[in-house]
Order: sequence, then C-alpha cells, then structure tokens
Amino acid sequence: MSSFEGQMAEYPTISIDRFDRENLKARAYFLSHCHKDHMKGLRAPTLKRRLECSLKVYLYCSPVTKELLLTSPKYKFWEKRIISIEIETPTQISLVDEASGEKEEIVVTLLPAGHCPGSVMFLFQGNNGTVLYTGDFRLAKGEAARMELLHSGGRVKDIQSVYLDTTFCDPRFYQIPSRGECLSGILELVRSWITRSPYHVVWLNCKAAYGYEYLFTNLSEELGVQIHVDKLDMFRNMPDILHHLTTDRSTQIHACRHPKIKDFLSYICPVNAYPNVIPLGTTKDKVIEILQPLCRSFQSTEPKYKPLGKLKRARTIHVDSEEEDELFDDPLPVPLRHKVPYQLILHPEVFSMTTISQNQPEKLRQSTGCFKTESTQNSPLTNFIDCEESNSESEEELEIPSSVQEDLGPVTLPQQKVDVDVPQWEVFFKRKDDTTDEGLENFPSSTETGGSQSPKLFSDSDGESTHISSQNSSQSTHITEQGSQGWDSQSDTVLLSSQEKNGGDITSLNKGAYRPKTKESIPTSQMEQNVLCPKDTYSDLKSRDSEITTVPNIGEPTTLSCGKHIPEKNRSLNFSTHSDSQSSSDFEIPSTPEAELPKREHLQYLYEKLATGENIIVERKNVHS
DNA sequence: GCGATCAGGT
DNA sequence: CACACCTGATCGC
Repeated sequence: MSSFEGQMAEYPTISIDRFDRENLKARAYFLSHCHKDHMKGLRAPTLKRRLECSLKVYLYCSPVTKELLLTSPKYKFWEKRIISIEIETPTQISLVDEASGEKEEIVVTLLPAGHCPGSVMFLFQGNNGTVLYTGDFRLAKGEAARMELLHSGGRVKDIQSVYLDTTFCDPRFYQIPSRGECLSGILELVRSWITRSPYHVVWLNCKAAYGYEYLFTNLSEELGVQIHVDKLDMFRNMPDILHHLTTDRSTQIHACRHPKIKDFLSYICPVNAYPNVIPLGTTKDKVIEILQPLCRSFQSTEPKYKPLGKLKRARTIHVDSEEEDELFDDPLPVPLRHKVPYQLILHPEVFSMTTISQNQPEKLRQSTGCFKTESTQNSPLTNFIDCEESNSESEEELEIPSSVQEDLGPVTLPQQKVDVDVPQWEVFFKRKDDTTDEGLENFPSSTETGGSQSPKLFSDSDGESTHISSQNSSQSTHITEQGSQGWDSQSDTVLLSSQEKNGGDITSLNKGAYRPKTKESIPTSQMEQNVLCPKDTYSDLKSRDSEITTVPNIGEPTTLSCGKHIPEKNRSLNFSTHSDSQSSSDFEIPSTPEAELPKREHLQYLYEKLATGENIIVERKNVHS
C-alpha cells in the first residue's frame, strides 16, 4: 500500500494518485495507473463537487488509464476532465490557482512503468527542479537506461527528488525473476497441464484488476487458447489484449472471478447438511455448528443470514454423486456437464498452485478449498479459491443472477455441448481481421464477435490508429511489449536483437515485435498441430506426462512466485535465469553472487511437483501445524 | 442510504 | 511479508 500522501515537496499544488484530504485543493491531478490503492478519493462526492466548481482542474494520465478508468460508470463524471498524455511526450501544463489567478508552468513526461496496462511514471520539470514519481513500477534491468527522456546530453537528468515505489526495497529481493522468466515457467506448466486432455483446465487466480494482461496475452498466444474472463469491455479499444480474452467458458484457461463458494450452502439451502470430512484441528460438532445456521432446519428459528466464512475452512465435503446434478441444478438451459475438468489453479501473483484431478466437475466447482482428497475412489467435493479478476467496479451491473453465473463457474468446460468433449480447435484459427468492438458492451466472447482464439500478434495492430493498442499499455515492459510499448523503433531494435541472439524459448514474444506479419506466416496446420498434438510438438512434455500420473494428491498448495511477489519458498527455488536457459538476455537480472542457478530440467521438475500438488521439500516454510 | 473507516480475509 | 483487492461491521452525515 502506497504511503504517499499525494503531494510532492517541490510541486505541492499538484496531486498524484491521491484525491482526498489536502489533495482536494490541487490544481491538477495525476493518476499513474488504475489500481484502487492509487485512486483513493477519486470518485468521492467531495472531489466531484470540487470538479463542478473548479472548471480548470483536470486529471492527467495515460490514454490506456483513461480508457480503463472510464469503463467504470463510477468514474464517468471525470469524462470531460481527463486529459490523456501520450507516453514519452513532454507536455506543458499550466497550474492555475483559480482564486488568485496565480499560475505555474510545469512539464510532465509519462514514462512506461510496466506495472499494469497504462501504468506510468511521471517526470515533472519546472522551476523547482526535476522530480520523478514512479508510482508502482516494474522495469527490467536496463530499461531505465533506455528511456531517453530520463536523460539529457547523454547522461541521466539531474533529478531533485524521486518518489519511489519501494515495495521490494529489501535485500531479500535482490533477485527478482523477470516477467519473461515467470511467463515461461507458467507457460510450460499450463501447457503441460492443458495438453493432457481437453478436460484439463487451468484457473488463474488473479487478485488485482489489471496487471495480468501480459500473462493472458502470452499464454493465449503461445497456447492458442483464449483466456476466459468475466468481462472484457474495458479492453474494447485494445485489440491486442482483447483478442486473447473471451467470455466463453468453454476454454481451458480461466481467469474469471470465482464464486465465493460461502454462497453455496446458502444458495441451495438444504434442510440439513452433514459434514463428511472434519478438517484438522476441529471437531464434527464444531463443523455442524457452522453448517447448521445455513440449513432450513435451523433458519426457521434463527434470523436469516449468517456469514459462512468459517465454512471455507472446511476444505473438503463429500457428496453422494447421485445427488450432484440435483444440487447443482443449472438454471440456464445448458446441457448437462458430465466431463470433468482436471483443474490446475495458478495464482499468478502469489503463484500458489493446486492441482485438482477430478471426475466430477460439479463437485470440483462447489467444494471449499483444495485440501486433501479422500483415499477412496469417491470424488470429494473440492473447492476453489477466489478469483479476482478485472474491474470489479461494474460488477454489480451484471444482471445475471450471480448465483447462476457463478454456478456455471469457470470449470464448466464442456458445457456447450454435452457430447462435444473436445474443444473445437478449428474456431481458434479462423480469425477475422476486423477489430471492431461492437457488441462488446454486452460482454460476448471475442470469438462470438468475430475474433477468434487464434492468437493475434501484437504487431498486427501496428499502424492501426482507431484504437488504443497495448503499445501504450505499460504492462508491456518486456518481450513482446518492447514492440508494443510504443517506444521508438530504435529501442525495439536494440532490445530485440539481444533477444534474437539468445534465441530463447519465448519465440512468439519476439516475433510479435519483430515480424509484424508472422502470424500469417505460421501455417495454420502447424499451429493446430501444436495444439492438437502437443506431445509431438513438445516431446519434453511427454516425459513429464509420464511422471505425473493419474489422480494426483491434492496437498498443501505450494507457493511459487511470479511477478513481483517473491515468497521465501520461491527464492529458495532460485527462480533465476540459467545462463543457457530460455530466458533472453533482455530479462537479465542481477544474480545473487552465491546463488545457484537452477537447470531447466530442475525447474521443470519443480513445476511438475507444484502442478501435481506434491510437496517439494526445498525449504520448509512452516505452514500451520 | 451513502460514505468512510476499520478489521479481517484471500 | 506485501499487494490489490473484497466483505462485513460500525459510525457519522
């Protein structure tokens, strides 16, 4: 959480990422990115009133941030008062005091921050010196050095103050895996899972709104599978992202919001509930105590609602399989779901993963927590972990009853046709080029709107000017994003050539920026083959497959880190770049001198363990007893 | 009824 | 441990 109060000593008349208290008097506002903790007060009535009175007050942000912000009706009142500034374009702003007429000039330059789409750092230049406000940022080594506007005369500008995101300002975070490294790890893990069968699905447990688009687009592009999200209207003008997303649940990769399964019991409201599994450290009586208030037998004498929070701790519930379809009766006219998603849950942020191999999807969808399965053949009811996805703001506008929506859940893979067990891959490859977004307001899948699951390379949109491309989206800090950053072509060339040299695994990431027409140059048949016959294509996976056998144990979720979060365990896994590994030199990170660099095979082994839920004893993190 | 704030949760 | 949220309770307007 940012402790920044909104004002900088040098330029106290402007406010950045804070819109409350003292900031209500600001002459100009700046928003670095669209995360809630940087938007405090932004939609408060006090500020709204201020806007109505002070007609010269504006909010400055990147075009992508503006787009994302205005997607939410709650910020619509800002519409006429937001001025978007292009990345790396020094822009002069007059700071006028409306009461006295006093005026101050300031030049602001937006620098890509690599934190989430649209995220920027602000470089201010004025009479009180040059200051840099970083907001939340995630730049790879060397990226700052490549920012021309941070320099003048061949050297870095004389910066008076820097207001810095110090989240990882700690020696423990000496070595942070690059985005590229995280991506390749996740990518291979997801690939190894979903290529096992059409019923193996992955659920990405994304906590924040925005910031995972990099992962989505790259997974989608590499795997030829669109990512299922709840909403995508915020990306309607960002086809580079949009084309990799879908609201169609029949995909193998999900990043949708997950039902808060506390809803489950109160939704079905049975007469009685009998716990079949008693979680460690509690007793049957205690579980019953928790369950009872949610049953009709109890409610008749008791006031209505009792939060089910504690139910979440009951990790496993067993339900007779005969009853499941009754229990989870689907209010929507969709065919019965008989097939089973084998589920891999990834937490891209914390990246704690739990695999679930099950035979009954409904059970999977409804249980509470991924704990331990019973040793019998009976399928336990295994639960999910909440999935926060994009813009929560407009969620309440979704008129589909949440219980309906949620009950369909992210795991209802084969719901479209009862006997169509195999995803229709061909739809992934017939792609229209139109990038119009008509109808998106109704949140159809992009497949439905004529997009396809076929990966669209970022560079496809090069030159198109009718939309905001993710060129501006600073989520794109590395790899593809080099091309999509909207950085000048020189930087692209430099960066990409270094990648080329390295010839990493993340090939498509390079081609996106480097060869605009690559998509067309890939024979469709070949791409299909990659998807349909993954084992041929990824022979290394074959061996892995043999290692991960049948129904894996669902153990303690293992934590592995990706992105900015680096828990102990992860660091102990030494997630760093191997010198001959797949990482490109552009993702270079400082190595911890005494650190051992893991071999790729070793990493892969670890991924497998993680995917199957087996414990890896690398460094024992004391979980609860 | 709305918001701000806090506590607690993932 | 931090992030980026979310939910629920309480209080003030």
